Amino acid sequence: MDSVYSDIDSNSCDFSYGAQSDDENSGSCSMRSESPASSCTGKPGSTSDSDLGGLLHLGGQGDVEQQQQKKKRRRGRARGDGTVIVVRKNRRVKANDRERNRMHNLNDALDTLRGVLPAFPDETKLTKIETLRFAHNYIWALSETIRIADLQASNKAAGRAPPVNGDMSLLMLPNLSCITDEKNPASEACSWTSSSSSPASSSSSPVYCTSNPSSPLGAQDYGFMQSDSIYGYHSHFVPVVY
DNA sequence: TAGGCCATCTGGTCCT
DNA sequence: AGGACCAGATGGCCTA
Repeated sequence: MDSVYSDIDSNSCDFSYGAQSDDENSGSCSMRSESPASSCTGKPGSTSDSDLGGLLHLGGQGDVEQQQQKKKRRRGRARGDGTVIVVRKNRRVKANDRERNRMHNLNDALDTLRGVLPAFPDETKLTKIETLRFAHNYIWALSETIRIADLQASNKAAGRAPPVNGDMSLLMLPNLSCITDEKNPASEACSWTSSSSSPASSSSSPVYCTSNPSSPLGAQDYGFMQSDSIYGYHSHFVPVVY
């Protein structure tokens, strides 16, 4: 894209690259020093490495020379007008600010999502990816609960026998709570159990819900394992990592 | 100390 | 033209 803005951004990148005037370099550093995690203040000269690394990445292994020529051209355009540099710097600062706010909003949304997910006993904060995967499968588990409850209700209304062992048509009440797996108190080890006054079954062979093709599970994902009960009065959904 | 996670900066691209 | 979105790079912090 050849928009003016892109061109400006490219030049602002060059502020911290190689043989720049002191004004240009100080401009780049002042931008970065706004945050405590500033790479400029953290490691002198790291910005050059960053920019070069980015260009190497974008250009591929064989385009280093071409990228360097591109840099030279950009640097040549960047010289001359001090007011242009100030405008570029201001726009970059504004863009950084917007990006920071955007990421903060994203993190706020993730916190909200963590708030509606079942809490872990040890108050371990889920990472971003864990939160998303956990929410994904929590929704799936709740959907299964509703589906199964509806199925059982219809079976009961029709006077049919309860489903056989291993069938996914288990009654899993939506009133789920989180309990700790003593063997693994880490974040992966939270199991959800439905609270019910009905007696628990003594089934010992767990039924893995992931066998259901409708399960949204994928690689490196959280899943749910029904750890006991045939008819689910004490069905445990145990999050597991695959 | 290596690896994971995170925040931030940055340039490119798309959209309004 | 400028904002939103995205992905790569980087450095800091924490933990096993």
